[in-house]
Amino acid sequence: MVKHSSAALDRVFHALADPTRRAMLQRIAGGDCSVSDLAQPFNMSLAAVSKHITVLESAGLLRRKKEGRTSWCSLEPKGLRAAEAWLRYYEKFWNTRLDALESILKKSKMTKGGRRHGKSPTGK
Amino acid sequence: MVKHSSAALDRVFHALADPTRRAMLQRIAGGDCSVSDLAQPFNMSLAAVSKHITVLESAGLLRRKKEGRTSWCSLEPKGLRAAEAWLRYYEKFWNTRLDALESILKKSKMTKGGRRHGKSPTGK
DNA sequence: TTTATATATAACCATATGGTTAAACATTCG
DNA sequence: CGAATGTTTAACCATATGGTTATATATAAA
Repeated sequence: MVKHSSAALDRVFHALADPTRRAMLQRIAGGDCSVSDLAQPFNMSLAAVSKHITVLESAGLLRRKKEGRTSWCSLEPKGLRAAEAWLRYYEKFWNTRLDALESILKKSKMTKGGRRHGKSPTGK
Repeated sequence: MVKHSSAALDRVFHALADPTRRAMLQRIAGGDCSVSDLAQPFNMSLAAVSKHITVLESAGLLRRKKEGRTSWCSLEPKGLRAAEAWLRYYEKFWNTRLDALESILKKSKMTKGGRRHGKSPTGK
């Protein structure tokens, strides 16, 4: 059994659910940067940026390290790994269900069309 | 360039950020079920459950199909694929950055320790 | 045709979220 | 020291979220 810590996943997915935060991760993926570097592309106060960073940090997606008076942000893999693990785990079921669905659809189409081996009447 | 539709990802990650909704997906992964089936494990009104289902549905994670007076819920792969694509895309950067970070850390440890080839003083 | 069943919607409420501005820190520069 | 810089925290605000109960809708059963 794979253990998926609920609260941790809550934080990760919630952190990823915001376009600003995803853009920040994208930026930081290009290299570590300071808080003001991160803020630069956004039309928003530094205070707001700092809060977004806190969200990413507590989700385990970002690490903040103070150096002098500037904070350097870098990627932290823990959160992403958690999210990926969850998705991969469920993808298995998804695919199983998809296969089942597919065969059900195929059967229902044949039944609806009234013929077992014919091609699609509409071509659609 | 991979296109990641922002609003769609917002919806998917937001849908996944709630433990009740993730549990619902888990349940449905075991097989299609009605709304009351889905509601059964939760200590919450059917109205609340219905709203959660709507969230999952608009995120492209679940499909609802009315049959008589009962609604049948099944997994919809679209949303999950979107989330996975995003994560996989960024994992690449994550790993690159991780490699970079690792070598930086290695170097900084050597520098801090004051010797170029020595072993860690603390062992930690 | 009434009544029961299965869901959905409406109206409402407390709390969380994402933003603001102003003030507080801590560090570097003159 | 005093002032500038980079960031964080505090107080506040509008809106979103996740829940409730009550009502509406549609189908099935009696």
